[in-house]
Amino acid sequence: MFCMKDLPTREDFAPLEVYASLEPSSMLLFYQFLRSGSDLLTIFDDFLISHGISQGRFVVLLILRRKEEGFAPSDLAESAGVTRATMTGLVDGLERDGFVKRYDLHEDKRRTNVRITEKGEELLKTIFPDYFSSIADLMSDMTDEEKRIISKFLLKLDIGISNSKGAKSVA
Amino acid sequence: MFCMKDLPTREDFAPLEVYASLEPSSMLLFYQFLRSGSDLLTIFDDFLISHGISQGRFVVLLILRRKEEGFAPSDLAESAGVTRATMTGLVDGLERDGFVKRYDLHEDKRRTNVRITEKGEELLKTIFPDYFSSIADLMSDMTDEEKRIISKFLLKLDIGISNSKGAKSVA
DNA sequence: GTTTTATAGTTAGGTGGCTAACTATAAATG
DNA sequence: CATTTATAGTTAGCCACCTAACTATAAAAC
Repeated sequence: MFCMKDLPTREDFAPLEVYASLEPSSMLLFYQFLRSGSDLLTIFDDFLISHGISQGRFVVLLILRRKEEGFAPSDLAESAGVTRATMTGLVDGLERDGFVKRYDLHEDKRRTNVRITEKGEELLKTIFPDYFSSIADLMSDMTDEEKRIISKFLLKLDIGISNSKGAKSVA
Repeated sequence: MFCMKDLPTREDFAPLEVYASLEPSSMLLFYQFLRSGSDLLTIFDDFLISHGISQGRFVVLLILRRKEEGFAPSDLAESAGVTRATMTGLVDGLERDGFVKRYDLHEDKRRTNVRITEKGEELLKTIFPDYFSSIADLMSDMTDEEKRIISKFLLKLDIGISNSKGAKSVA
C-alpha cells in the first residue's frame, strides 16, 4: 500500500528545483499512479474480504482453476509472485478450510501436488458474478479505445520498470 | 501487493462467458493495472530500503517538509492515508532515530506537534537526487502528451473507484 | 458544576507478507 | 557407492500495516 493520500502538487516541487534530476510532470504522474493503484488494490481486498476470502487465497484458487491436474506449491508461488514460504501458508489455510487438497507424488517424495476441491470451485462460483460486474463498473467510464491506450501505456511503464530492476538504481 | 504474476489471458476467460457480467477487456485491464501498480510499489519500496528508510517513514518526512510549523500526528495519519495507530509507530521510530521530534502543545494537553529535524532534512537531501532521477527514468519512455492522457485516465478510474466505495459493491 | 460525550494519542493483539534456516529427498561427482 | 550439492517444502521469527480498546483531556449538556 502506498501511504500518501494527499499527493504533492506542482507547487510543492518548486522549492526542489535545485535538483537537476527533478521532472515535476514525471513525479506527479508517478504519485498519481501509485495512489490509484493502491486504491484499486484496497478496493479489491475489501471486496474479497466481504466475500470471506483473502486476496492471496483468491488468487491461488484462480490459478488452480487453470489446470485440472493441479500445481506444485513452488509453481503456484511462482505464478502468484509470492515466496514458497508464503505459499505454504496460503495452501495450509485453504486446505484447512477444504478449498484445496494436497496429493503426494510418489515418483519424488519431496514434491506435492495441490488441486482445487469441489468446495473451492463452489466458492469461486458464488464470488464471480459480483466480482465481474464490480470490475466492469470500475471501468465503465472508459471506452474500448481508451482501454487500448492505457494498456499501451502500462506496457511502456513495464519497460521502465524492468530497466530499473536491471539497473538496480530503481525508484 | 497484488499476488498474481502470471496474468490471465483472454483465453482464460472463455470458459467464464456463462457470466453475463464478465467483460474480458475490463478484466484484462484491471489485472494489468494492478500488476503494474504493484510492481511500481515494490520498486519504490526497494529503492527506499536500499537508502535505509521505509516507505511509510519516507512519506512522513515528505509531508513534514511541507509545513515548517509541524503537524499533529492525526493530521499526518490523514495525509498519509494510514490509521492514527500506525502513525504512532512511524513517529516513534522516526523520533527514536532522530529524524523528527514531538513537541507538547500546552493549550491542549492531549495534542502533540511533530516536526522534522535537521537530521531528517539531511536524510531527505541524500535521497532526493537518486530518487528524482530514478523516477524520471521510469517515465522516460513517455512523452508529455502521453503523460497527460494517462493522467486523465487515472482521474476517470478514480471516479470509478469512488463510486465503488460509495456503492459498497466494490471490486 | 457535575456528568456525559467527544477527541488525541497510545497500547495490545491480529494478519499477511518477507528472509533465513532447517528437513528430507534426489541428483551429480569423485 | 559415498559424498557433495541441489531442490521442494516447511518452520521460525521479523516488519508494517490493521482494528479495537484504553487513557487522558477537553467540550457540551444537563
